[in-house]
Amino acid sequence: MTPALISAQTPGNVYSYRVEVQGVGRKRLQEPDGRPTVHTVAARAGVSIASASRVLNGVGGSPETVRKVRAAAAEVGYVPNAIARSLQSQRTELVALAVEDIGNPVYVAMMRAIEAVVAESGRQLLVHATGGRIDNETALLRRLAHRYVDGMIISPIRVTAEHLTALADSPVPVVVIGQLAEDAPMDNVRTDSRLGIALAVDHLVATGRRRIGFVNGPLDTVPGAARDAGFRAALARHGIPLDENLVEVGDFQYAAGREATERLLARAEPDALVCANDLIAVGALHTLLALGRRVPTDVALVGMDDTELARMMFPQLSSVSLGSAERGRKAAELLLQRIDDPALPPRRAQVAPSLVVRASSGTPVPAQPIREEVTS
Amino acid sequence: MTPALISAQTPGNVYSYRVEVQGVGRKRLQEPDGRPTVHTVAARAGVSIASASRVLNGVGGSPETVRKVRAAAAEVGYVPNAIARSLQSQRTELVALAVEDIGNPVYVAMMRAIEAVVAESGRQLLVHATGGRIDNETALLRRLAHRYVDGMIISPIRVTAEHLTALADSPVPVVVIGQLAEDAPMDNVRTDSRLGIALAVDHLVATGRRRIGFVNGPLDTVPGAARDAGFRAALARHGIPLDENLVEVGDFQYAAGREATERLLARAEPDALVCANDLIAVGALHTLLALGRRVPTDVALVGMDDTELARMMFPQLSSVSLGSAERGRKAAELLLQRIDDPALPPRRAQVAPSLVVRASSGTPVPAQPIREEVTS
DNA sequence: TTGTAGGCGTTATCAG
DNA sequence: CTGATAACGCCTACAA
Repeated sequence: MTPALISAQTPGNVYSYRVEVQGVGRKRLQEPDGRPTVHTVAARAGVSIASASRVLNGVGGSPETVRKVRAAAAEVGYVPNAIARSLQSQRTELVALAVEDIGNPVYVAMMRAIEAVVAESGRQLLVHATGGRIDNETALLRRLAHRYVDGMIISPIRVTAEHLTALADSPVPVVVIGQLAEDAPMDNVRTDSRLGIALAVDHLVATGRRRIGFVNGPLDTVPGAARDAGFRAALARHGIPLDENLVEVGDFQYAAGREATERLLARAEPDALVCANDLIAVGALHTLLALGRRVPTDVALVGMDDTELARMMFPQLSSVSLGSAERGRKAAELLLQRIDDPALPPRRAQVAPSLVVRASSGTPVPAQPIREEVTS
Repeated sequence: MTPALISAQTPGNVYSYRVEVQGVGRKRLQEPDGRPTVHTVAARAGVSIASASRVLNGVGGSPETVRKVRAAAAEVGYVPNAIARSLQSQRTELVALAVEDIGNPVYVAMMRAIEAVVAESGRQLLVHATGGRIDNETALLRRLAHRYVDGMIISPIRVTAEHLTALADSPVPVVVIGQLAEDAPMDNVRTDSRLGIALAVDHLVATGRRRIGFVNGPLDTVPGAARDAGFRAALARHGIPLDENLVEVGDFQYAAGREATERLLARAEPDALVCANDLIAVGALHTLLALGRRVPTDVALVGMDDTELARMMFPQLSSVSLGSAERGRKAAELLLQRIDDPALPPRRAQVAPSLVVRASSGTPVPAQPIREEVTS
């Protein structure tokens, strides 16, 4: 542990001091007490660490040197230490993703898309679940100052002043997925869930539904507020008066969707239900079926996010796609670009929503040949 | 970029060389070109970096020194660099988890449990999705040599010789979740899915089912093989002859479960179906309902893993719990212990399966009051 | 091409 | 308690 660097000038094998200190020529070379380093390789090849490093990185080196170093590296099983490399390069090749709920399939889809882009660039993805708690998210943002990652993608469902300041003085690039103020000077990927809800309402109205209910998430979240506004605006546009009995709020989870729908059905009789996300929609479906409603015959159902879950249900759920994979991909690209060039101006990407119609709001066919289902 | 360390001996402020080099007294202190370091803080406080470091780490320092350093650190907004710290401490405070499919809720549950333990210890979790591909997994294992994480938890569904050797010469601790050879000298957390399948079969037999089908995952996977063996053994134990027409194989995904069930129903008429995991079970449920079978009246259904998904379905699915959260928690504990003490002998933890009976194999009540459902 | 000599930011050791 | 200094493992001017 105290490899005094005496004998660095020792004639003979000039670079052998490490080996000398270790006291054993061959054996210890494999495991001084840890793993072989550039020094180990250099000593073994009989060259300087500079030469060893160069060869290992594929820059320069005479054929002979290259041969010797490669051989030595192979013999001792040299693997570069990522930490040391990071200290030198000032980057960890790690990118973080912070989402509210890692169990929500919409984030799984987003994560997969991000992972693909990130891995493609040779980096790795670090995933954080924030539980949607502000303190958690800002703490995460602040931790970026430690520089343990090269950048972060965050998808907050609430955006506070704290977020903004933490975002502003982050030493590493951050891309936000979600609605941000128009003038926020940061990379941002967004969609328009307000429009998404409109798509759902339009479809239901077009297929003859009039008593359209809405099961939303918390109104004090960005998506919750947008979807509420979207729902009200869409009904108004169709000249359908809003019955507050047909609107319920919970959080963005399955259980909440189930319970909220239960409350709603206790006081009103909708002929259609729009849900603020698929988790809620699945909960709603459960309640509807449990209470003996036929879907879509009695009640048509439309979810949002178009997750795998929507296709797994019976009947399969119609759902508004907010392009989660696309948003993830785009966010990852923006982030990588900014990591490569921090001087870039703030950019903004927008992904348009689209409606995917499936059995839950389509032709009422309770039991049908599987082929129909598969291709639906 | 070439902060020649002249003036280190300059009289006056001895530790000011960095500041000197930066050329500006105050302004640049906040951002030499990156962030403030211990040097910045030390210079500003007028003490040595050693003292600064000590105070920053809460070890030693006279009240006066502590005050000055704290003040300086606060003024410049000092945050320790995680990478440099890692190089020194030889640990990253990062732990990796490698699972096949991050979209499978069973892994989400496992991940959450692991995350809780890992976060509790002040570390962070890095998640890898392997897609179950061997090359992918061994590459991951080999990458551990870079020491970018302090340890890894891996849950392979296939275990090859490559895995074993990669596992054996990993320089950092690895805990395997899954079945390993009895004598494999490594930390291992397992369950007994063979017994789990037996639980399911016993239950179905006890409730009067006789034509019990089985939809499994690939037989060349460890869990696939175990579950197949378990199914056959259980039937035999009950003296029920096995009808191969009642056995189907796909992979461990929803779509495969759906298709496999379709094939099975095309040639046989089971009165119960055991599925090798919940994803398959959900697919099976879809096919059953689509083909007009009533669940559980016509066909009882039992899944495995007891994921959130099972509770989301209508009817809710009975499922064999393999204690995924528990296994995750246990694995994380074993890993952290080993990181703290690499000399520990290999340990093995076992989590027992249990059956959770729900509507899909219970009393046939297609539509019932929601309350019943909620508490089921 | 090759080797010398830092330096990345921290912590730890060892004299004063 | 404090400061000088050596690591941690790697990369890279710069000089030879």
